[in-house]
Parts: sequence; C-alpha cells; structure tokens
Amino acid sequence: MSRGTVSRYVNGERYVSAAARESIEAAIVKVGYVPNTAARNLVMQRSQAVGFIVHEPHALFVEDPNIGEILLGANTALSEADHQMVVLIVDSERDTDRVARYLSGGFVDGVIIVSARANDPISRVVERLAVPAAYVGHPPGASTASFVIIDNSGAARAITERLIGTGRQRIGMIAAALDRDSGADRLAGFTAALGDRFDERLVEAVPLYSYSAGRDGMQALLERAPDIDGVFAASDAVAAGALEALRAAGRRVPDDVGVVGFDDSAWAKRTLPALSTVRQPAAGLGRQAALLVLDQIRGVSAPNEMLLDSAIVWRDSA
Amino acid sequence: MSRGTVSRYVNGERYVSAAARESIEAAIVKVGYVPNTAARNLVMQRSQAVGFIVHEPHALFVEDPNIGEILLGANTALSEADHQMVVLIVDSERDTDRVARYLSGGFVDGVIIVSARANDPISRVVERLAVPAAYVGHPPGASTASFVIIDNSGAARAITERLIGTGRQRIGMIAAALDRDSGADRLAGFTAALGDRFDERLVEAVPLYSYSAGRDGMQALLERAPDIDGVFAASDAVAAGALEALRAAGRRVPDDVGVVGFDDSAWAKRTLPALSTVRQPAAGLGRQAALLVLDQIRGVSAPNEMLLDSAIVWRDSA
DNA sequence: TTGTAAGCGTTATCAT
DNA sequence: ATGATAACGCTTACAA
Repeated sequence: MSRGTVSRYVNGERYVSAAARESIEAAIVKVGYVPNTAARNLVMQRSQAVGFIVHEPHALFVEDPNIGEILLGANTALSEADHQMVVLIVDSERDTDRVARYLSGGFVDGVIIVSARANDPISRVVERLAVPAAYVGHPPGASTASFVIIDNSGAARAITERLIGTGRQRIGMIAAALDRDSGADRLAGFTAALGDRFDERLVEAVPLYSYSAGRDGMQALLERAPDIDGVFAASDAVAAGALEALRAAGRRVPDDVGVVGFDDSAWAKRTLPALSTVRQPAAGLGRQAALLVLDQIRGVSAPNEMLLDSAIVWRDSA
Repeated sequence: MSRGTVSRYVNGERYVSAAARESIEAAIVKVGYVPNTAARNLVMQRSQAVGFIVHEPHALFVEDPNIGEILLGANTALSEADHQMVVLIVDSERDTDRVARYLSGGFVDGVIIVSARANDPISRVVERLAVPAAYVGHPPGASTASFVIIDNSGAARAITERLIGTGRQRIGMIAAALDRDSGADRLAGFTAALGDRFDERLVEAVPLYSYSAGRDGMQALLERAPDIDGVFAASDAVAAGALEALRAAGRRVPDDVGVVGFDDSAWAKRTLPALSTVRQPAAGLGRQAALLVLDQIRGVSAPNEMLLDSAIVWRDSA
C-alpha cells in the first residue's frame, strides 16, 4: 500500500478497503507508527493550536487567581473546538524575542493575549504577522484585534457609590497598574463617583495589583490622611494587603474604615472580614476570548469586541 | 541568490559574501520574510521547545501558588538555554488525548510533568514515545525518567516533632492527596514522628490540597476529637482552611491548638496567625526539572534524580 | 563563496 | 479503491 492510502486511513476518510485497513493496522502496531503532526502542519498550513500569552510581572502571575481562571476558561473553549492551547510565558527580554519567533514559526493559528501594555513588542509582532488575536482587556494602540472587556469604570463607580451610600465621609483609593486600561479605568470610575467630593490627596497609586502593594499603599494613605474612613482598593489582593496595614494600625474594619475590592477572587472570601467587591467573570473572559480567535481562524467573522457583565458582591468589609 | 545561500545567511553561517548579504537583507524587508520554524523543525527533527504539563484538578491550579512558582523557575532555565516553554493544561479527557497527540507530533523535544498520578495516560505516552522527561515529584510507575523531589516524609516528620516539642498532647493531621507520593509521604512522616502516640482517629484524609478541603477536614477532626490541641495540615492552603474552621469553633490558635502547614506559599504569611510551615523551594524544583530534561535532550546524561532541601519556618500558628 | 538537489513526513490531485 | 507524484519551506551535502 502507498503513503496515500495510509494517509486516508489515518484521517478516517472513505475509500479504504477492508484488506488495506487490516494490513495498515498491522503495520502501524508493528512499526509503532505515530503521525508527525509537524509535517502535517507544514502542508496544511495550520497547527490546530492557539497561543495564550501571559505577560505579567513575576509576582502577579503567582498570586493572581484571575489569570488562572481565565486560562482555564480559554482552555475549555479551545478544547471543545479541538484546538491545543499552549501558554507562553513572557518573563524577560529573551522571552519576548523567543515568543515572537515562535509565533512567526507557524506553531499557532491564533493567540489570546492577557494584560498587554501600551507598546508591547509582542503585540506589534502579532499585528505585523496578522495572526488572528483576541485580547483580554483593551488592546494597546490602534489594534485591529478582537477583545473582551468588562466595564471597569462603570463597576468602579458603582461600588464607590455604594461606599458613599454607607455614610463614609473621607473615601480614598489605592489605585494600581495605572499603565493598563483596567487600572486607569477603575480610577476614572472612582473619580466620577465622588464628583465634587473627590480629593486627590486621598488616592495613592501603586505599581501592581499585589498584596504587598496594597499594604504599602494603605500605610501611605493612613499617614497622609489619618481621618480616612473608606477605601476602594483596585483589586482584592490589594484590598487584602490594605486590611493588613489597617489591622497593624489598629483600625477596625468595617467599623472604623470600610474597604472594598475588585475581582471577587479567592482572596475575597478568605480575608477577615470578607471583602465587599466587584465580581468579575474571569473564566468567561477567557472563554469568550477563545471564541473570538476561533471565529477569526475560521474566517467566520472579522475582529470583534465584547463586553461582559460584572456585579457587586456585598460582604462584611464595608 | 539561491535558497541555500539565504539559509546560510539566516543561520549566521560563514561563507556569505557582503554583496549577497546585502541583497538578501533587502529582499527580506521587502517581502517581509519570516522563517517558518515548522519547516525547519521538520528537517532538523527538533523543535527547541519543551512542554510543561500541568494535570491538576481545576480548583488547585487556580489557588496553589506553588505551581506558578515552579512554572516560572522552569521557564527561566529553559529561556537561558534558548528553549521555548509551552505549558499544556490537562483539564479533561479530551485534553489528555489532544496533549498526547501534541507530544507525538514532535512539537516538543522534552517534557516537564508536575503532579502526575499513578497510571497517568500522559506518562504512558511519554514513556512509549521515549520523549526526554523530568517529573517534579516521583514519577508514577517504574519510569525511566528524571525527577526532582524534596524529602516530604523527612520534612513532615521534622515539623511534627517540633509540634510535639511545644508540648502538644493530642496531635492530629489533615492528610491530603493520598493518591500522590507527596501526600502519602507527608502522612508517613507524621506517623513516624508520633510513634507510639499515633492515633489513627486523629487523622482525617481529604482529597485535595485545597482551602475548602482543609476547612472540612478540620471540622471533622473537631467533632471526632474535641480535645485535639495540635494539627499538621498537609499544605498551607489546607492549614488556612483549618484556621477558618478553628475560628468558627471558637478555638484560639496557637493558644488552644497549634497548627502547622507545608509549602511556605503565599498563604503562610497572610493567615492570622501566620503559619509555621515547611519551606519548599518551588522555583528551584522547576529550574532543576528543566535542567534535567535539557541534559537528556542534549544526550549529555541519562535520566537522573535529584533531591532538593527543605526547611522549617517557625511563625505564630504553633 | 555560491548554486543544485535531495529529503524531512505529510496531504492532495490526479490517473489508474 | 489505490498508487504516483507534486507540493509545503527548510537544511545540508556536494558540485561548481
């Protein structure tokens, strides 16, 4: 039998006689044949794989439960579409170059990108190669890629308003990651909610959505404005850190100061007191991003955008 | 110029004249040429990529900081060796099959496997294909692969002994993941440390290294043995859950009951009180696993094993 | 120093 | 229903 026949058999096409089928099966076990997908990809010009690019600062990747959730959501959707998700971690300059080469190598038919920053080299490569792409969050620059977002600004505004509603007078914010749209938008929502009452001395900007940044930020806020009685932390991890600083300073939560977070991640239910926060559909973000790339890969649709709902969860911290 | 010359230029070999170099460079920018790595791999028979296979129950992948740390450690080492790390997530039956196909496709030159369970289909594929492999933890079955471990049993024994040393009389354990070597070994160490004083009614087995499993396990233990005054939780997440149950039951930690964990993950420093625990060199495990596969890929050495040190960290919970 | 040509393991298009 | 044969985009002798 010829390679052609074997190929047909392996791909389950019709027109393979029982006799051929049998001898092929025998040969396969005898030789221990496994199809070489790389060769197939070369001729097929597709890989049935989608990259998931994570470009987070070290600490955050480890402690942010959101990204794990997004990852799993994306994997589920890709798996259902019989695509392999390969996650690529960008943790250094070298990584950037290598990942760029990987993408041009035709190893993936599309990519999902989380937390890209303005002027991200990876984004530029993706755009130049015209690889189907979907961002979780706003794409940097004037990209033509798809993206999924939540209304960070609106949600921040809503939760701040509820904080106001509980009678807090001196409300501050620990703003994080202002170089990303999510961070900037949350601050914008906070500002909008406060209106006239906004006092810039009550906002402390920290670099990362991290526990330690939250602790430090709260400390700074307490020094600058000891009369603070409410704080919106840009994420649950930040809020958890703030809680520690508050505790160290002898302030009771929510009695002396109310605090609210953002994400409804694993942190939220496990801090003491449990956090009032914004629920973010992390797995849904991943899933939708996956569906958006798949659409582009299939040529079904042009790049598209999508807004997912978030909701306020009221617990004990405010 | 011919393909051959271009190939030589691209791979930075010698014997390329200045004239040729120039016209090639011009052509490259003009056409926007990017090498197709898939084609190169096909002829070279290697991919310069190493798979990192994660096969964790859903919840754990999201909330276990260890795995993130291992991932990052491995990525650093692979990156230094100019290899692309691709992480493959196994979260369903379909995933298993797809990942197996991916491996046979020649997309990776080797694999790092975390938390494989006995009789793992992925492990069988890896073995059959004779892909260079390194496990973090003991490989299941009589594998010929490399692996990196810590002395789970010895560390468990040591921390239990220190718990005894603080005068606790009724010491129990929340044992987790007994179907994995790490879980089983920690229980063995605990048992050994207690010797005659071991009371099987004081150990509660839970399925996962998770917060909720810890909460439930502690509850069960409190019901069965209200006089318990010390507990070794199989991981920090489990310990954190146990702390919640203890708090709910009105027990003070460490006054009424001392608790110790395992891992020294992000949990440990952030629970109240902070956890006494075993420090596990998570990033180091990842790094060493990477080096072990790289060695095999280069044919430098046969499969090998490696033991990394752990240490006890004494904080406030016991 | 450069060009030529074989070959990597598949799929796809033809004849047969 | 099956066998040739030409791609796919690259590396690598070997010849020029």
